[in-house]
Amino acid sequence: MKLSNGVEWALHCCVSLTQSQAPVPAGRIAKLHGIPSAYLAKHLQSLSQAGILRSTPGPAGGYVLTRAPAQITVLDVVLAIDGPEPAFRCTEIRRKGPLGLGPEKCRTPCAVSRAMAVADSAWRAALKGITIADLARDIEADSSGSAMGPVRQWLAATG
Amino acid sequence: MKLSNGVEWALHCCVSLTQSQAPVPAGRIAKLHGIPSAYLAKHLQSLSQAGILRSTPGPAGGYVLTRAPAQITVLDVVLAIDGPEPAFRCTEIRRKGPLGLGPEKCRTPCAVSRAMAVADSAWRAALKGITIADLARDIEADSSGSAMGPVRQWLAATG
DNA sequence: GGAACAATACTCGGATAGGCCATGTCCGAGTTTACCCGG
DNA sequence: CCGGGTAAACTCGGACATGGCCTATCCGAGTATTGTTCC
Repeated sequence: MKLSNGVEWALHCCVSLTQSQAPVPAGRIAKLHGIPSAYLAKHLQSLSQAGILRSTPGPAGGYVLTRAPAQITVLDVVLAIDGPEPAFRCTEIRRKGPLGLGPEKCRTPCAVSRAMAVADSAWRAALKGITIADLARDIEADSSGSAMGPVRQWLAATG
Repeated sequence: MKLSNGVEWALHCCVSLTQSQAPVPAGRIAKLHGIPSAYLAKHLQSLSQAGILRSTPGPAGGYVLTRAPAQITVLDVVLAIDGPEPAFRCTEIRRKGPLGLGPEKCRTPCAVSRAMAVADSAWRAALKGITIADLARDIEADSSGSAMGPVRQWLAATG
């Protein structure tokens, strides 16, 4: 199991976008993070489709957060990039083989599937309990309050 | 993010192996579950390397659980098949770009990495709280106590 | 009859191809801006 | 000087190659069995 690389990028981008009220182009935010701009655009597109970002075309266009950082959970971002499907998908092994159960016995998910679903729920609950605002605050605290300011200035600077 | 298909197979195989004290060949347990035998062998090999199963070569050989089902957690099986690495791997984005932090500022994991680690821990804790014995008991309960018996007989039957 | 030996059959184990999804990239559609021209 | 029109530049959006990992498979190394042969 490996999580898409774009998840990390998307989270950092959302944190950085909290520092700009004006739209930020994909190329600019990509350069800020030192990541390939064309590929990041693809992920920002996913965030836009998920309703996390709002895109404005044309000059002075770019991406903006659609709502307050405290209203965007990490889970929202992860699901937007990685897809809403759970990591584990039951292939109904119990119905196969010489001792396969009939469909009437398979109304409820099997025990294995339920166990994985419980773990998946715990994972999502943990991600849902953290917001972009929390991340921004933690990053600010890690740098003793000298991280977000330069980002805000860099995004506001023209060029 | 997609979990390897072999995880489901491995869990079902471990549950079935609780019903046999004698070694069960890979081909036989594969036929029981209606899955490709050659590919399952690869996963059983992983379980063997992880110390969950013990393999015995030669005629009347096969795989046996190394310890009591209550001592084998679902997490053990998942890690054996899927690998011990967490799903999220931090690429240290904060060190890149024009505002990249110096190495002296990156002694501790970044906030994004920590958030994902917390979720990963929750996921693993949930999986660690369920054992193969629990799964076997639940499957038995789902079928009103008529699932494990036939499996035991089918595995014991020759041919 | 018993024991040692050799051949056999069956098992696991690692090395080997193929398919699908994530990665990485590109160019076209749409929109705002700025400039230019006419009144 | 002001307003309208046009051209341009910049943006996003989706369509297009590429690589790596999961899937799937095979054959060789090793071992317990079994049959045979000799004492």
